[in-house]
Amino acid sequence: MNTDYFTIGKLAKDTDTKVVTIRYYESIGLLPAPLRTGHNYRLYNCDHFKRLSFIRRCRSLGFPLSQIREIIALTDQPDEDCQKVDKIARGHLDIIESKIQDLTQLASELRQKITACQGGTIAQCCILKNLLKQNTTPIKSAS
Amino acid sequence: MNTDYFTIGKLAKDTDTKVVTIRYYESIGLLPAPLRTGHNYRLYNCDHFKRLSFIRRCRSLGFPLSQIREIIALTDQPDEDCQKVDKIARGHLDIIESKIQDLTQLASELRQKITACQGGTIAQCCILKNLLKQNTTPIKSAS
DNA sequence: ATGCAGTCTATAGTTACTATAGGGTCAAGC
DNA sequence: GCTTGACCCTATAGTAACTATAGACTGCAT
Ligand SMILES: [Zn+2]
Ligand SMILES: [Zn+2]
Ligand SMILES: [Zn+2]
Ligand SMILES: [Zn+2]
Repeated sequence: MNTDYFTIGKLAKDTDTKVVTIRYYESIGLLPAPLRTGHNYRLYNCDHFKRLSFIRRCRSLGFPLSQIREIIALTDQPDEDCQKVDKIARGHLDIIESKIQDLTQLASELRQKITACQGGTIAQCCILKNLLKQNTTPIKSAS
Repeated sequence: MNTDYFTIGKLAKDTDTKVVTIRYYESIGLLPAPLRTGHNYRLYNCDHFKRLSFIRRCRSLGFPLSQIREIIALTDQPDEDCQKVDKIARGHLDIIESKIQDLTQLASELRQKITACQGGTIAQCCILKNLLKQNTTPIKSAS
């Protein structure tokens, strides 16, 4: 219903996106190029706003641009089975979950090292000692 | 005690690092340039091995190279207070922990969207609908 | 008329690597 | 002596998703 046009600055504000990022999305073909004014200013409409909002919402959920691109392409086939969309989402969730596991592991290792250190000189620092202690000699290869 | 020299391939194997990565570390000044053979092959010694092992261990804990560089620089001042080291480690832990929080939040949002979808066409897909539903019109600015 | 915010293009920088091209070297087997 | 394959060398470009900078133009308010 809204047929108004607006500049890149307004679009940026309304979608909480930097101006340069919007131009970047256009340059990689993720956001369609808008009309231009007589003085070459970009003029966006509501569809651009919707598209960019969608992109940003996906990005805020951590989807990479490549997958966002795929999802957008899928919306051009509205009668297809939505399993493809769901699969992308589930795959992404798997990645997030395994990242959480990795980071949790890291955090506990690091926390352990940190709490071990009660201060002193750098030469005595338990964190450094701990980081340095293993594998101090290369394996002599049999060959 | 070990005064042997070895090639980049052996160093790579023993530290589980790719050859190109070792050269990269040298190029950015993180790993000292080793001696060369008459035919320009890099010849590493035990110190290189220790240094690279340390770098890789820090990397595997998620420390960025910039911080690893700082930590290494600090080891040149063994009589300083180790608080600087500890601070870097604690700052890094904070970042990891906040990443875990963010990702946990993301995962739960995404899980919610995914479980909402019971299949159907793409036009009906609950995940997409959910991703599209908010903010479908730009805010009319007062100005 | 002047100033400042907004817009334009093009290019380079960021992080931590990875990949490729195009070449030289070394050791083993025939 | 020659080939084959694994290893080494440099230099350059590509990756993800932007961010920063330079140099120039526009639009609007005072
Ligand atoms: Zn300490
Ligand atoms: Zn300590
Ligand atoms: Zn679905
Ligand atoms: Zn659905």
